[in-house]
Amino acid sequence: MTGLNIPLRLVRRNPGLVRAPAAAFGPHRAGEGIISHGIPMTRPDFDAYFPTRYDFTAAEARILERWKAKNAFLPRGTGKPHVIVIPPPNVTGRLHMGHALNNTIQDMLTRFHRMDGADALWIPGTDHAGIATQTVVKKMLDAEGVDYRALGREKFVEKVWEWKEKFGGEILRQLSRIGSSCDWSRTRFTMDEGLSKAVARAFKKLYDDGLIYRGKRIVNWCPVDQTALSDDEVETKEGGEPGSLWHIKYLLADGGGELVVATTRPETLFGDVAVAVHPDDERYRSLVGKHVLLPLTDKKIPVIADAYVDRAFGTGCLKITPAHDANDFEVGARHGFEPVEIMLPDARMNDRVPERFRGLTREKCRVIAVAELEAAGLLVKVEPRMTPVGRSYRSRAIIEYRLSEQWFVKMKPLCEAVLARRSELSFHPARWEKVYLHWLNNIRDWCISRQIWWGHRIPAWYHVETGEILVDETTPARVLAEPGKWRQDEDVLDTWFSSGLWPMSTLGWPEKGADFDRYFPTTTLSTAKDILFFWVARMNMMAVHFEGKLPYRHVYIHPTVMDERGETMSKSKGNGIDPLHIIGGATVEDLKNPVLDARPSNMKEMLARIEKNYAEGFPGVGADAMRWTLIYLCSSGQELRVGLDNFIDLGRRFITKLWNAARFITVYADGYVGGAPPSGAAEEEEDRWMRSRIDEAGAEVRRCLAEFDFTALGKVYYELVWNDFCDWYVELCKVRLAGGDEAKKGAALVHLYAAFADLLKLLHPLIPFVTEELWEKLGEVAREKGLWTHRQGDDALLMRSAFPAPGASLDRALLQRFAALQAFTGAIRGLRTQTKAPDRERVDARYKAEAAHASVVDAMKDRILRMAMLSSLEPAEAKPQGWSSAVISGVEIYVDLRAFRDSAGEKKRLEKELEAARVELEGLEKRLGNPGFLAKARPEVVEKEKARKAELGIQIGKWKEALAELG
RNA sequence: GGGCGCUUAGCUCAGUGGUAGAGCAUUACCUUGACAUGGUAGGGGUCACAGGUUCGAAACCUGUAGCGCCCA
Repeated sequence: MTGLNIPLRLVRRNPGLVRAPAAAFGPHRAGEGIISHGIPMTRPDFDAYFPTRYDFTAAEARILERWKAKNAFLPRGTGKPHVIVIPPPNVTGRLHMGHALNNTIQDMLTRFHRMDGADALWIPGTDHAGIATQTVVKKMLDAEGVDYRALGREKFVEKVWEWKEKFGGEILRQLSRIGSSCDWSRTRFTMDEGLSKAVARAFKKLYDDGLIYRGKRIVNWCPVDQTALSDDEVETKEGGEPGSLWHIKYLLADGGGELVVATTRPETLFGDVAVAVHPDDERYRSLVGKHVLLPLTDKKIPVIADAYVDRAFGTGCLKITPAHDANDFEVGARHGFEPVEIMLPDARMNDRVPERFRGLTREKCRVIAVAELEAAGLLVKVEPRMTPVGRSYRSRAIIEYRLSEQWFVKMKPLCEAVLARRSELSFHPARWEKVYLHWLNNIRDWCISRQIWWGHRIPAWYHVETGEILVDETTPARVLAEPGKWRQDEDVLDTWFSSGLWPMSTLGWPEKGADFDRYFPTTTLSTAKDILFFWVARMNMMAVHFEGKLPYRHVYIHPTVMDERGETMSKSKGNGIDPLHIIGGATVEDLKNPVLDARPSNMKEMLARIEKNYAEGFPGVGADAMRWTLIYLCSSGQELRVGLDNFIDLGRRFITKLWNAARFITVYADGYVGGAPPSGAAEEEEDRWMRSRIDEAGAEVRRCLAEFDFTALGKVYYELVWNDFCDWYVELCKVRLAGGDEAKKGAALVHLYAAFADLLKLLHPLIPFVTEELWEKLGEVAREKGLWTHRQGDDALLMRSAFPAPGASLDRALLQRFAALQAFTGAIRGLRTQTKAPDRERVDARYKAEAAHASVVDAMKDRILRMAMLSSLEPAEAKPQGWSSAVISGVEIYVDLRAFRDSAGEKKRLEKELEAARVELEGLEKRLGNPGFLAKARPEVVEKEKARKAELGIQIGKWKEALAELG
C-alpha cells in the first residue's frame, strides 16, 4: 500500500509535466530551475546534481585523496592509545576475501576509536615470506633464462630486493583502496634494517638463554624448495590420499622361511636397517634376533622387537628406515642403528642404493622397485589404501622426512610462561582459547632453520677446524680477526620467527623509543584461525619472554570466507572472489579466468554458471558495499559464506538506500525558501523519537565493537537506517515537508539533517567512503539554506569528527509510545490487506482502550492517520456493525472495510486465526493451571502470561463475533 | 586416535531458560511518490534424534547420527 509513500505532488520525471520557465515563478527565483506544482528547486538540474544512484568510482578516489591530503590516518598523539598491528600480508600476495574481511574489521575498529577520541594507530606492513618470495623470483629468473644457483647467493638476494621494490607494495595499495586507514608513514617490512636487528637480538638472546639449540633430527623436508619445514607448515589431507600397502617378502638369511613386511613406501627399503615386530607377538617371537635378506640388495638386516610396532597394522612386521621416518628414527636410535640416508635433497636416490636405482626420483624408484620385487616373486600383494600424506603448504610437494642438522627453539619453557598469563588475554569468540591452549599444551620444538637464501641469515659462525659455534647479533670480533677460519651458517630463519616479533619490532624494539613506550602493548589482534599457532602463539611467547607481557589484550579470530557452496576459496579450485572485482567490476572473462587457470573437475558447471548469471560481467559495487556485505554476513561461526550476488543484494542495496535517504532530504532542502530557522527549531515527537533511537543504536554499536559482535552490528545498522529512519521517520516528516508552512518545513529539515548526520557518524567506521561523501554533499545545500546548524564545531572531515556520545537523548517512554504507534498501525494495515482494501483508499477507524492506552493513541493520532491511510480515528464504545477488528495490547481497533470485504476469504482466515489462538490459549491455561509454574516462575513472567491470556481471550471473542457476523 | 565446532524457514544465518526471529527467495497488492536497487501485507519451522535436569528447554546435561575444521 502507499500508506508510507504518500504523493507529495513533487514531480520530477514525468515528461508530461515539464518544468515551467523560471520567469513564471517570480523575480526572486530568477535563473533557478522550477519544478511544477509550485515546488521550486534551486538547482535546475537536480537529477544530475544528486542522481538516484551513488557513483562510488569517482567518489572513492576523491575521498581517499582528501583523507591522505589532510593526514587523517595519523594518530592524534593524545587520548588513550588504541593500537592494531596488521597481520603482515605476504609481500608477494594479492588481496583476497580473507584480507578484505580482516582489514575491514581492523579499519572499523580503528576508525571507531579514532572518532571516539582515542589515539588510534594502525600499523601496516608486509612479511618477506621466505619460501614464497624466493619461489616467485626464481620463476621470474627462470623465465629470463637465468639459473638462480649460477647467480650465487648475494646476486640472487639483490634480485629479490629489486623485485620487492618494484612489485612488493601491491597488496598495500590494494588495502588502501578498500579504505584501510593505516598510518602508511609507519609501514614496515620484516626484512627492514630495524626489524632485522630485532631478529638478530632475539636469536642471540634465546640462544644465550638456552632456548635455541642445534641438532641432527628428522625434519619435514620439501624436495621442491629443498628446505626444512616446521610441523605447522606441513598439511595432511583428512583421510589421507589414495595409495597402496605393499606386502613384501623378506627372506630369512638362514633360509628358514620369510617375513612379510607391509609398507606404504617400498622405495625406502634401501634405507632399512631392521625389521621390527612387537615383543609380545607370538607369531614372530622365535624370529627375533635372526637376520633377513633385504630385497633387491645383498644386505642382511636383523629382526628386532620393539613395542612401537602396531600388531594390527598390515602383517605386524615393520621395516625400520631411520633416516626417512621420524618414528623409525626413534626406534633405530633405541636399538643403536646408524641411519642410512638414501636420498638427495631433491628426493632422488643417492649412491647408497644399488647402482641401477641411483639418480631416480622417489616416484620412479618406487615403480621400478615394485616391478623388480614382483619379478623376483617377493611381492605378496598390493592393497589399495588411503595413506596419510604430508604436503608443503607452500609448494604442495609431498614431504620427505630427512635427517639433517637444524636449529630448533625449545618450546616448553616459552609455552609455560605464556600459559601463566592466560588470564591477560581474551579471545573472541571465546572458544578459540581452548584451541590455543590445547596446542600450547601439546607442543613440540620448533625447527627454525630453512635452507633457502631469502630471509634473515642465522647469526651463527662455525670454526672450520674445531667446530666451535659463535652466536652474536653482528659478526663477532673473532670471526673478523680470522675470517678464513670461520664460516657463517648458510641457512636463514623461518619467516615466522621474524613475524613473531612483529608487534614489538614495528614499534621500535629492541631499541624501543617513544613509539614503543606509548603504543606497546597493542590493543587488539585480528586474524585468521589458521595462523593461531603459526603466528599468534609465537608472538605471545616472544613478547612474554622479552618484555614480560603479552603483545595485545584481545585476539579476534574472524571466520573463514567460503564460496556460496561452503567450500574454501582457493586458487586451485578457481572459486575465489577477487575483492577488486567486487569493488570495480569484472568482465565475464575476468570472472572465468581463475576457473580456466585452475581447471577444477567441475569447470564446465562453474563456467556455465558464470555465463548464465554474469553474461554482462559483474557490475562492481564499490568498497563500502563490499565492506558492508562482509560484515553483515560475519557471524560468530567459523565460516562466512559469500557469493557474488550477496554483494549486490546486501551491500549495494543498503548503500543505495542510504544514498536515497540523503537524496530525499536534499530534494526538500533544495526547494526550501523559508530562510534559516531559529536555533532550537520546533521539535515534533518523531524528531525526539529518532534522536532516541539513534542514541539507543549508538550504544549498541559501541557494545558490538567492544565485544566483536559483528553479527549484531549489521542488524543494528540495518534496522536503524532502513526501518527506523527510512520507513518511519522520513515518512512522518513528509507531513511537515509537504505542507505549505515554511517554518515547519525548515524545522523538519533541521532535524532531518541532524539525525542523518548522526547516522553518518555511526555508520562511518563500516562504510567510510559513502558516509564521508554524503557528509560533504549534504553540507552544500544545507549550508546554502542555513539548515546545517548541528555541524558547528565538527571537524571538516567526517572521519575526524566525534562519534556520538550515548545517553543524552534516550527517552524510553517515548520509544514505547512509538512502538505502540507502530503496532497500532501494523494492525490496521494488516486488516486492510486481508480485506483487499485498495492501498490508496482512506478508511475510517475507531478504537476502544483504557485511559492510559487511549491517551497514547490520541497523542499519536495524526501519525496513525497518515501511516495507516485513515480518514478518521476516534474513540468508540463498541465495534460498529460490520466493521473489521483487531486487538493490540489491550486496545481494540475497528476499521470500516465494509466496502472491500471478501466474506469467504475472511471467514477462512478467521477460522485459521481462531484455531491458532485456541492452541496458544490451551498452552497458556495449562501453564497457568500448573501450581509449580505459579510458585516457581518469576512473577513478571507469570504476569506476562496472564496478560497474554486475557488479551487472547478478548481476541478470540472478537473473532467469534466477526465470524458470527459473517454468518 | 585426540581436540574444537556445527545441525533452527526453500537458502544464508541470529537467537545464554519464558514457548520462533532477520535478510534473501516466494505469494498478493501498490508507480505523478527520496529510492521498483522501492513500499505494504502474507505464507512458510516437531529448532537433527533419543533420554535427562527444570514449573518451563531451540538454549543446560548425557548419549546417538550426520557434517566441518584442527592436531597426531
